[in-house]
Amino acid sequence: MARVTMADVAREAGVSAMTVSNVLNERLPVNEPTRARVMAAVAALGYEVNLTARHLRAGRTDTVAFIVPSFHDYFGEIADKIAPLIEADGRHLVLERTSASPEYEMAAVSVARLQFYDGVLLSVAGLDRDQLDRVRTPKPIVLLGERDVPDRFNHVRLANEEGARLATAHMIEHGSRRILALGCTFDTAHMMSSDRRVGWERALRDAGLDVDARHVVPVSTYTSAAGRDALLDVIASGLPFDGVFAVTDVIALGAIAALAESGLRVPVDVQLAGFDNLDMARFVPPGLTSVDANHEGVAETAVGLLRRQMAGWTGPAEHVVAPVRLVVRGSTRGGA
Amino acid sequence: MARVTMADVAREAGVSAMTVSNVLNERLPVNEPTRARVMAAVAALGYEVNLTARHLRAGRTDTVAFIVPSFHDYFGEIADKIAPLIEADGRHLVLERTSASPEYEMAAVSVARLQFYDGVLLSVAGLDRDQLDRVRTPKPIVLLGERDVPDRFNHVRLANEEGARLATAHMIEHGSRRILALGCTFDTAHMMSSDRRVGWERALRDAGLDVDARHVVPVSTYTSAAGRDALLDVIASGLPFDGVFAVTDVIALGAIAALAESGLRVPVDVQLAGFDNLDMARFVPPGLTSVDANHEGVAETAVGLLRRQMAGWTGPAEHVVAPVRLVVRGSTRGGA
DNA sequence: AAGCCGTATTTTATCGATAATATGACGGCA
DNA sequence: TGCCGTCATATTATCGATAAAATACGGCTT
Repeated sequence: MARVTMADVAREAGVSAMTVSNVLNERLPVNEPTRARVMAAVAALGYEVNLTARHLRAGRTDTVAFIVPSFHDYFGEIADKIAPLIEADGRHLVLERTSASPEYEMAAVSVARLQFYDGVLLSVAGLDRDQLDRVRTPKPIVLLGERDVPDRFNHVRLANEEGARLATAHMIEHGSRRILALGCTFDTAHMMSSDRRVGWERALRDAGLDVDARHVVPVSTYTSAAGRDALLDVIASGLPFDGVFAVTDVIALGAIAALAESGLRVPVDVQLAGFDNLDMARFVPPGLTSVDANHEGVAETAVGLLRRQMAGWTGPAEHVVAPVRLVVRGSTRGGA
Repeated sequence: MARVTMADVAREAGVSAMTVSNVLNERLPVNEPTRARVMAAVAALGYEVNLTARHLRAGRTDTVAFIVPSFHDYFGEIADKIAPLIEADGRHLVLERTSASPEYEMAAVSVARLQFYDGVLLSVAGLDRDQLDRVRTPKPIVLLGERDVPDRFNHVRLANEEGARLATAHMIEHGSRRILALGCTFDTAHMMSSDRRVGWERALRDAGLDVDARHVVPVSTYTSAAGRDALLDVIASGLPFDGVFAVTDVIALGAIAALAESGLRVPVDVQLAGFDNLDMARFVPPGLTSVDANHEGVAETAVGLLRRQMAGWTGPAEHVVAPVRLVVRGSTRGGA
């Protein structure tokens, strides 16, 4: 319980604490016999450095935080891509969660909490531009996600509109004429779902089809359960449709369930496409056509920007739009 | 960049640093006019406490770590259940990842790294009993997962054998006679997959069926892709089977893909059951029958044990086996 | 008027490591 | 012999907050 400190090691080895520090951090050279005595003392006492004290004095934690709305699904997959990149620099990654609520998110990026980290990747879900503008931190920070953010932040987002357009156009090309935008919204505050709606609209217009507001079907939360329920409601209402663009794969999975329960065959009766290309999309029969944003590429870009800041770069922030491509699978008629 | 310290606030308010501390932490009473001046100074300077300094001095971080093999799927879902429980105590939760490698896992539970936290939930994947026994930390710690652990650790694990037995017996009851144990193994070092194999065997024996070693199908990793590949190999080999017990839902998802690709109908030709009852299991057609270990209950139990330790309890460690039940869905013939 | 008390506030010491600076020992060279 | 430079190691001061001990002060008692 009584922790072994550097001073204990120093006493044991008959040297000063500073020499112990120099041995362990290889800062100043230490004579071989002395070094050996110190190492022996370290081993004998089982000494391990107090990282908190080091942080207070040296101002470095070698830790990066990835702050996400929730731990599962999309963010879990992204995090698993980011972690190795951070570890490659000799730092390590921790995840914090905000429940997608603005208060939690604001608290998570408070100066106090950020002090624990050398850098932060923040997946913005709850905060709007004004709230973000109030975040005044000297810490290296890179924002991820589909919100509007102040210019001074480095930011990586996806080509939402283009992705939605690709998916929708693909279904039109293969015969769908009445395509729902499941989980999309007209509410421009939620940019992910409204940008993707705009892409869906554009595909319709490009094909000379009408945009029917009833085809925009909001969801209560971005979960499979909510996606399923929303689509079941549409089916029950009798509104005819022959395609579904789901705003995320998680919601698409709910749609798959709703369609299966209702006896609608995918892709024969209804084509379906999602967004994110989660692992799961490859395996859910008949295979979910999905917009792929290249998680690894996004992770590399974001970590690259962060790394640059942590190295001291102070040039202008970058705003990267990650390109997307459509991965066609069995849930649309272009698939195998 | 030059951070505002408590001393700055004290100067601004014309009091000592200690008074500022007392105002902010409500430790000793402070007169109202003084308190108001301090609060005004805090607001004027935008002061936020340095948590690292507090930690060094006060020995408390109000942070709990959940150390997991990987961020996604099962662990992400569990983590989302644990987080609110930790937050209810005024602490917050961070996730760290070990890549399921013993070295990383050992490093993650080193005395040095644990110092950042008031308590630790460790999902053991890579470490065996001996390695765990070498973990000497005074920190409150609760182990989760299906490994054998030293007695002195609090530990929560699932009723693996019983769960596997339930799932297998259910498929036997509905007509399966040749049931694969996909992702199971005879290697007793990996307890999750061998305990579940034992449950599968027991169900077979209870029903008077032979245990065929060829039915135990290992997987290279616990991913859907590996599950799919392994099952495709079995199908290609011509070994007849009419049921699959998949050792996890993630692997079951791979099995679903393999069966669909091979034109085998679930549950008509082959029944399928998984383990974990992930969210996804409800939505993947025709609904995945799965062993449910009540994630919330597991989370509550684990957090309860941790909370007790953090509160100073030093009684004997507990070894909880969380009960399981079978959730029957369309992938077996008992389902809707 | 001296003594005491309780409350408000300040002083001092400390958590453990480390940057910056100082000291000491020894060899080389005039 | 005396002075200087170099390398190894030790001392000192500090990061920012806080626990514990000390002090200041107004009021009250006797």
